Amino acid sequence: MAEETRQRIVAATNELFRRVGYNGAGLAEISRTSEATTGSIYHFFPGGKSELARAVVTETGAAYRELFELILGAEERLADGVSAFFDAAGDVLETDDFIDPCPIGTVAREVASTDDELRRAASRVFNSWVDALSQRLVALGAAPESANTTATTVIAMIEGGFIMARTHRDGDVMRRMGQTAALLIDACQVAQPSRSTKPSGN
Amino acid sequence: MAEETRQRIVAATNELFRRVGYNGAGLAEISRTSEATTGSIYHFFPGGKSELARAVVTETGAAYRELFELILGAEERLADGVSAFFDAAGDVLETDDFIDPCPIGTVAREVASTDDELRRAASRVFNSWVDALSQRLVALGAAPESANTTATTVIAMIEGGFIMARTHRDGDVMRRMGQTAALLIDACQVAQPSRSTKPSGN
DNA sequence: CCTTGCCTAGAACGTTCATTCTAGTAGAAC
DNA sequence: GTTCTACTAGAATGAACGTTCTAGGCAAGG
Repeated sequence: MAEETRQRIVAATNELFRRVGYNGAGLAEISRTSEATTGSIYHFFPGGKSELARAVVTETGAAYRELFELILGAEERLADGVSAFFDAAGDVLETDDFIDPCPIGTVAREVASTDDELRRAASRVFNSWVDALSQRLVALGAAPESANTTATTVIAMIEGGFIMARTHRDGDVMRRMGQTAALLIDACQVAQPSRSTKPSGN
Repeated sequence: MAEETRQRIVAATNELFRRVGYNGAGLAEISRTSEATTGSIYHFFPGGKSELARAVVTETGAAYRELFELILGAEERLADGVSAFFDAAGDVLETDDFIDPCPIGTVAREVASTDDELRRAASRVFNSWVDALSQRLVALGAAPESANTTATTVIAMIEGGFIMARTHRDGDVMRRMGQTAALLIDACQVAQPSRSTKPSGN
């Protein structure tokens, strides 16, 4: 019951961050939408708003990584998996009236200069995403540095795509970028076909 | 003299947005750093903070487009120009202690759900950037739709790159992504070599 | 000298902000 | 039944928010 309250707080904060960002989200509204009092919020997050935000970033980051892996794993070709992720993101944007799909990029950009702990939490999350994709590329024969650069680029495309699709109110932006991302994934594998660890056919 | 005051207000707001975003920037601090009183701010921007933000977005957007064109035009190959822009961005990040180089992406993402006029101003700016790059690609023989998609991707990479470089406090993120972007530029030209409007050699 | 316009000055207003604090409830342990 | 711990409740606080408002300066036109 208590743990469920904590989750309600995190979930409400997540959605509010996605809508109006870190500074736009007030604790009063978090309290209202999560149906938890100020006392409860400060009980679970004694560090206040900053600690609550860190929880949102870390937990949402882990959930996103799982979702990412799930979608990537559903397709035979990695490029198709990446493309499918962009397509799904485009759908989510349209379904949710172009609310930001991801609180992390918004929060990170807003507070990177003012809240170092929060900045580092976001940094770890981004790294975990890059690793997830990078490892798959390496497993398919890409050179580690090249795989890391490509993976970083694709994650940046996702975050940048969220901004642009949300600003234009157009989900197709994500879908079109998915095609380009797929191209990059294929190019990265082809570039260094030498030492493949797994003979994954293809 | 009056016009200069207006510019001071816009410049101070720009920098504050880059540091702490739209909601993090208070009018009191804008007043202080720009050395303009509340009265002056509301004289030039009767619509208040929202109108001031629109001016920042529009004017910074135009300045960025000019800078973009300038750097692109300085190199013989378009791909090198794009790569040079990413390199320059990495340098600026490091020089400015990883303050956000661009207020527009931050503001757009923050207020897209709550301030439609501001959202549209940002949308126009992004389109102008995409057009600038897209037109150059088309002039080099790329198909219009393909050029637009590639240009959109590159702009998204820039915005996404700002988030990641700022979050990781690492300018190399931008520089490495510049290599990938150059690859996309070349691929876009090669993909549709059919109807070239200008016989630009290559 | 007086007026008319643009611009500056900054106090005042009501709201909302994050945080703190005291009081109280619920359930398990013994 | 009592005590202890975990959690909830919400009023109180002082600072900061965006905006409004009245008053004054200052240069150009008559």
